[in-house]
Amino acid sequence: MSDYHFNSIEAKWQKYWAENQIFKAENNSEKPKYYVLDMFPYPSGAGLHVGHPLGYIASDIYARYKRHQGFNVLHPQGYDSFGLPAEQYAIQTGQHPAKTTKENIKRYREQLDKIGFSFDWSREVRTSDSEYYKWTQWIFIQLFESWYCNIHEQAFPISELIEIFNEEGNIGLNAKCGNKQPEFSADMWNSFSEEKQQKILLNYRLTYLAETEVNWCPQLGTVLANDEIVNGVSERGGFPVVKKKMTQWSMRISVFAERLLNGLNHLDWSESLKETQRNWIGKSVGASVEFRVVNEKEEFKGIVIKTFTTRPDTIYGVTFLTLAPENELVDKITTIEQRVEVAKYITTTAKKSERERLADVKNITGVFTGAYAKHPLTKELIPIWIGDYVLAGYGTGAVMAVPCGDQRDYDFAKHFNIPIKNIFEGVDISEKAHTEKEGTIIANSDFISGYSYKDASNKVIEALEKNHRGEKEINYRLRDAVFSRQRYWGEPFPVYYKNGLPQMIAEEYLPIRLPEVEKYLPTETGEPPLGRAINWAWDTNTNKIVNSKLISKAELEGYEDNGIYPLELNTMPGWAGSSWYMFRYMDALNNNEFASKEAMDYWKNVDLYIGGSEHATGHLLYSRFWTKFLHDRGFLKVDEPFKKLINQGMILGESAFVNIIDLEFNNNENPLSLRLTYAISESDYKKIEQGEIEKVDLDIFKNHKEFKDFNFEMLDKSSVDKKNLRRKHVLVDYVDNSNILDLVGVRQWDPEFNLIEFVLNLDGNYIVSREVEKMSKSKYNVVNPDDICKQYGADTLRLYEMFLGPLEQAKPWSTAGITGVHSFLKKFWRLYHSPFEGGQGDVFNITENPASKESLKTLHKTIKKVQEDIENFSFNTSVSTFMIAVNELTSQKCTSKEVLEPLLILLSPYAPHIAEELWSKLGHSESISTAAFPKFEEKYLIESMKKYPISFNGKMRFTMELPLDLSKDEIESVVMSHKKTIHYLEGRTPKKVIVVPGKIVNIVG
RNA sequence: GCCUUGGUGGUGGAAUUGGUAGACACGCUGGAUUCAAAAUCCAGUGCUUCACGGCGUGCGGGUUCGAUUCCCGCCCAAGGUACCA
Repeated sequence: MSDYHFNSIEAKWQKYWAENQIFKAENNSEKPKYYVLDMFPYPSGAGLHVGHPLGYIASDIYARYKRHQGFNVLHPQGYDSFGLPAEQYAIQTGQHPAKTTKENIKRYREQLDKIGFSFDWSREVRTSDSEYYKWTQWIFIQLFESWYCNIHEQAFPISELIEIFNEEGNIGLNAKCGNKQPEFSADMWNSFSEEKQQKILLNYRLTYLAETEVNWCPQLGTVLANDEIVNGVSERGGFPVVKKKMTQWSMRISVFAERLLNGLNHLDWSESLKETQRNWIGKSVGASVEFRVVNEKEEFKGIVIKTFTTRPDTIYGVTFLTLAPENELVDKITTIEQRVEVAKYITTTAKKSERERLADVKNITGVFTGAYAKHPLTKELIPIWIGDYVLAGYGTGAVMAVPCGDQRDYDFAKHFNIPIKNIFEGVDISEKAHTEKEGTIIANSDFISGYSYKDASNKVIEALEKNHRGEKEINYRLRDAVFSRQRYWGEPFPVYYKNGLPQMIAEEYLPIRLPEVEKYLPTETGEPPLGRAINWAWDTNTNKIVNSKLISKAELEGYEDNGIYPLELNTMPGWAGSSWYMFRYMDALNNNEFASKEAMDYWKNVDLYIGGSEHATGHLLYSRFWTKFLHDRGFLKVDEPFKKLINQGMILGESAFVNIIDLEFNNNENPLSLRLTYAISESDYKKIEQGEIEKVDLDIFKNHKEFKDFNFEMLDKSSVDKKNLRRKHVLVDYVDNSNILDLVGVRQWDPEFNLIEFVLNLDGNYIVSREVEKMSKSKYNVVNPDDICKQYGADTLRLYEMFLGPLEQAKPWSTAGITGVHSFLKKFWRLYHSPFEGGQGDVFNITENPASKESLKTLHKTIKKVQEDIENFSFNTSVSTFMIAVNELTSQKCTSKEVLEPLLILLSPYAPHIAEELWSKLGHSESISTAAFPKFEEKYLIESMKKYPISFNGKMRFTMELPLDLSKDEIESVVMSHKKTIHYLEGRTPKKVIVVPGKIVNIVG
């Protein structure tokens, strides 16, 4: 007896693969390499749902396919195991995050193992493991010890910058830094105190400590990066975020902006993802333009307002300047008469939160400063205004307002009655600004009149540069990334503070391990959780972590410096560990380096990366940044981490709802008042919702004992109203494939259902409503892959997830459809246990008989299609192809090894367990994963006949089977003489007959 | 607003350079088998019409012998982004 017992087959092969380390990748191999990577998961307490493995299944199919193609495949997996949820849980329960993380990982691993992935687990990484974060700390130190040279567009060691300072000072230096540094000579540099030198260097380092305006989330008690904020609230938890000035570590990612932008051109990523990154980097090319502020006598006051514009061609249209309320020049230029009003305006805008200001876009507010500046070209006086439509954080926080060419400037000018000057030829600006660049001709603009946008811009920049009133400038939206988090469960910084200045701990003393704390909350004085650690000080004498009480009090009088200093209390953000993990997999057990040169030279970078698009502006940008940095410093040969990237679409859940109406019955005659809750059908629910019925079917209630003495005529109409309706989620486990609710189960699950009277249909069932939503625990629509594996098997799960639709598309999960692929696998099994050719049925039956022509054709058609599909990541269509193949081979009664053996290899990336099992039954002792992919041969597909579609005016009417070697004319004469042709022509003479040999015949007329 | 991706039966989705629209499944209908159910198998299933036929890939045009596919103009949905000067 040999049915398809998937549970035992799958357990058997999973054990075999693990015990024999079948998927262990070698760092030395004659074979070409291929690196397939999944975005590693955060091991949450909820475990995996069927949406999570989608990308893993796709990458696994590809990895297995590449092995069949003869590649040495690296396909690792690990865990992004630092993060907020474990810490929040720790705060609530007091459990150490390391403990819950470990438990969650164990559960994840069990779930992953059941799906039959070909991961090389010997290379597993965990970002929260100190042997891993040792190297995260090490990379941080390298960033601290580097600066960025603009001339070479490359990061260099800071020691080289110090040498330059020693010899030349910073005069003429073209380095990327924070605020523009005052110039100093070599002599001056050498005369500076050590402290002053360090402070100057901080402005050049690629990670630096600075007081910056950060996004502070009070509820989470931490700062957040821009990409961790969604619609003005925190991504995790949805809490409000406010701006706050704090001293924080930052990453100077902005210096890499241009390279991050250009690098995209060579990557095989989706256009939408590249576009998202381009928008996030936000390059604008334009010019800086300086306006000199003058006094009443029109004399230069020594104050320059620098503006940034992308439209230098509109410079003759400037009729005012606008400063952001936060601009520090505001105070310096405001006239005595305007001071009160300006102060009032600044106070009101400061009160508004970021969100309110954004929400209030339509309200135009502003105030005149009383001051004027001279136009750099016309020397006209330009009034200076303040307006909150100008943002302090972008460009210079000041704009040259050209109302005729910018809608915001236009609206502002209209609102405050500021003149609008038209500088465009033949354009009406009485209604709105003219913002179109292309095809616009400049007018009323002195030497640029008559020129196009492009030519005029270049001429203006030239003129400005000559007068030293401006220059060509490029601005990026991308800001430096805040790197400090006021949290416990993250990487500690390898940093201590001496006299308030940060010092790096030498590489040999890494890792700096996370200290124990008794609570995971901030301290009473508002310090981060690490402030609670008893031992959190660095002893520079012994190079060990010691008790915080020993910290040097040298700054106090009467104390000597004992060499013991406080350690950094912040930890690194979640993206620190995930920014370089793809390289760690190459040599995961290396204790001496983050990965050996040999390993990195061999594996280079990730050939195929699969993961969610939610990481477009976070992880995918940061890891590109770190890769470019490590490349510059000579630690990596490659300068992009991921060559090809695919975003798998989200699998949505099908939530189940009970439609509920809460009824209140009041009866004046009878002091009976009832509140009852009914679960009604979806159609009744919709009717009531749309006001189509005013009363629900009263018979339902009449049968109910509570209504024995009730006068239904008195039922208040208003009690059957939209407002009485609500929908309640039910756990999808209590709903079957026909949407019938398990009433007993659901009443046990949630006692509220005991108080609800269910209105049943004619079959005596309650049918739930379905709606597609994001799969989540709170929506009770989570489908667990373990349950699917248990009921149908991992091979079915794998096939079904692929069969659902195109990989990159979002699609709803419906367990109902899974029977289709499951019965395919059963048919597939039966094909190898057929009663044909002397088989017993139920007994393995493969013959050495030569295959029929049809069977060979089926096989080679399948090889061709499946190979193309895998290479195009069109996995859903190859599942269909397998189904067609099995249907055909079954009806052909095929038992030939010649056909059925290669078919196993084709299926094995998709359904590896069943393929291994049948492969071993064929007598192979090696795993099927070592077998070569079957070779497609065209000769089996060559046909001599073609079923031609015969169409009339483009409409197909009938088909005709004709030999393929017929000429155009022969086809035409055969078709024209066919009796059906004569019938469809109804006596008309065709104007034209189109014959495309091998394709189609179309008769026109 | 801007950018990106989409829009095909009751449902998920096929259709590689313009050439038989709806492959493959799910669901549904009918039948076989079964004491019965499950499982399995067979037939049918875009809409409309008794039928001949007509209509059909978001909408309106265009190119073409022929358009889901190419071009122009709209509509809708999802995702990204936004007083970014």
